[in-house]
Amino acid sequence: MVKLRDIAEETGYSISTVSKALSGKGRMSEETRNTILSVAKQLGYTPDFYAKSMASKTKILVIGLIVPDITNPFFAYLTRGVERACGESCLLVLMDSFRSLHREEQLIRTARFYGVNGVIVGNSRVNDELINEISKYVPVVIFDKECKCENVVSIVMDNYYGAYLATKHLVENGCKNIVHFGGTQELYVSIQRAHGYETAVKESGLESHIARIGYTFDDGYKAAKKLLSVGKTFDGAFCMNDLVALGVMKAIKEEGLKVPEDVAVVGFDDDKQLCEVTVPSLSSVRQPVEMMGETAGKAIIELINGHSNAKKIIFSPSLIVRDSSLRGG
Amino acid sequence: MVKLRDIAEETGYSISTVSKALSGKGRMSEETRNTILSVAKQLGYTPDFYAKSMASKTKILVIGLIVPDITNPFFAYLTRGVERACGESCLLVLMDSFRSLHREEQLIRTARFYGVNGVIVGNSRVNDELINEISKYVPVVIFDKECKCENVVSIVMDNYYGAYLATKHLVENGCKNIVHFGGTQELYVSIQRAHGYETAVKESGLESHIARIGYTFDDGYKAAKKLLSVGKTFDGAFCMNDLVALGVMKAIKEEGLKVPEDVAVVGFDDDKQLCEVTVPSLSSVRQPVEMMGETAGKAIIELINGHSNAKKIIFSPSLIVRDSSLRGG
DNA sequence: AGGCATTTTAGAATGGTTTCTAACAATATT
DNA sequence: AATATTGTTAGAAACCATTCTAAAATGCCT
Repeated sequence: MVKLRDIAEETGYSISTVSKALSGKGRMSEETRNTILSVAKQLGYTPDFYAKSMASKTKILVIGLIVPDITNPFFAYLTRGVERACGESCLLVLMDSFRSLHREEQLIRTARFYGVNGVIVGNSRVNDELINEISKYVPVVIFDKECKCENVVSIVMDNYYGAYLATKHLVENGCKNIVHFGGTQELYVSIQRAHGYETAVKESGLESHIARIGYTFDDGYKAAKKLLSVGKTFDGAFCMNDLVALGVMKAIKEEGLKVPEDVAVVGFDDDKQLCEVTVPSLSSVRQPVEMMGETAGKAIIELINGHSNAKKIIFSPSLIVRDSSLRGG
Repeated sequence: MVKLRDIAEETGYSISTVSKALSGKGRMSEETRNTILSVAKQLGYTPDFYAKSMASKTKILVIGLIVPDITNPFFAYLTRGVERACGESCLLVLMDSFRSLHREEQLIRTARFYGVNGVIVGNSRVNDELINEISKYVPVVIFDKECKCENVVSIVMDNYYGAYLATKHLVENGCKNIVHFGGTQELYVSIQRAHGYETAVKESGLESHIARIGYTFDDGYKAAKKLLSVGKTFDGAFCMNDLVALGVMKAIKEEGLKVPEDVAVVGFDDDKQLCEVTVPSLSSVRQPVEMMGETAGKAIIELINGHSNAKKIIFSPSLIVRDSSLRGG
């Protein structure tokens, strides 16, 4: 490994002069600088990152981002948002827990030993104590979870409002019998979305019908199939997420009904790849995921730099209307 | 920031003793160790990663992964594969170029200044000179591109074979008139796939018809629509990727034809989210993306450690048959 | 008690850079 | 010609942990 001293010996200048020539900070004769630069290039000098970080007061920020599954579009967009906030000024270390809670906890626990200056946790399953524990050492930004510790910023989405929006939209499009294909009750977001749905339905004088199912294409397909096979018809479906919605749509088509004419369908998450590509295209509630990621990035940088105040940042979703819920007239 | 000296002053022991107590390496009385450990905990000591890395000879490996767009499932799976290879032994720094060639070049150029020990480039657009240049300083693994430099490992997919497989499959399912909805000619993979298609078609005594379009849902939709509107019918479609295939399928349906009865369709990439969720589900050529990522990770680690021989690693695709290409009898 | 072996602790060098201060040389001012 | 001014370069301290070597302290033996 070529170091400053090697260049100093080769050129005959001192180490400090070489350092300044390469960093371009101090002033010196053009000749000296050019000599040093060319020798440095010739020798293939690469600065030692660790030595550099240690010597300079402004160490490069390293941000750890822990996600349960980078192949899930939600987390991919989140990551991209964080990347955007990082820009040139900090390094993003990605840690994927492969959906293993154990590995996730391990990552959180060990992140700080890897020189990470702050941690963004893109998931809400880890328990509060762990967050409490590590936030003593390293600032933390966490999603969809409220945390009262110092040094922790929560970023949450208003799931209640998103569900409310979607359901109201179905009502406005003439639906009288709206079913909510929802998630299991353990997950906080499921509860919130179901709650938003219920509020909207009751407000409109309609009856609420919640099918607690799950989060996959198959879950949606089977649940809708079951309902339709026992003659339980409906003319609107508000679904937990886009995959469930697509499953429901498949079942509807198989029963000879049409979307949106017979049943209007709305999903959640607005996975563009998915929503814009199906026939008919799928209406969905959009979370500003990338923006949330960017906000998380900015928040952690502020926390690290010691001047942050926000403890909780709430984002509002918006409804993206496509063909699956639009009936003319 | 609490450092070893603070603990040394607090306990009255020397810095070296404190260091050894915390690392658990040298031998010392239980009492001393316990005292030091408890004071360290009380003070909230966190070792300085940079100082640690510099002092100890075994610096932690840092691998840079440059992708053009993490929200693209291909790169998300690639990333996951690399993560898997990293395990506990190295840190993965993710760099997203946001599809900007300029930014990508910049990232490649500056990666080594961030203390990255090796770089994986998940994209083939950058020019050879740049790769050449940086491979002088840092080992490189690159995808879908052959590079003759020392210090560079290429990982390539046999696109020719994938296209051949898909086309043969269509022939076996009774297609007599197969169109290839392909990509532009600048991209190496497009050329390869078109080539594989042509070989299979000619081998089967059929005529070749290549539509050079692009890579999006819309591209596929418009191209198929155009063909069908001028009465150019076909009974098989091998598409550049899954999105194009879905666009083609939409056009076919709109013209009152059925998939797969009237036209059998095969895509490329096997984006599971997409393929399994459409009606009918889409047959597609699968690239072992995650495996390729894992291989890339292992290769870069070997390169960094100085014992690598492989210069080019070739992966074979496989065909995943679903409903869109299966006709009974 | 003196000498030896063994355990425990301290001191100093090391890693590669940055940055402050001081020294030096060259030019300009009086 | 002596001093002031400016521009260049060298030297040394600092960053913080590791690790090697040497010294001090302890215990044991004769």
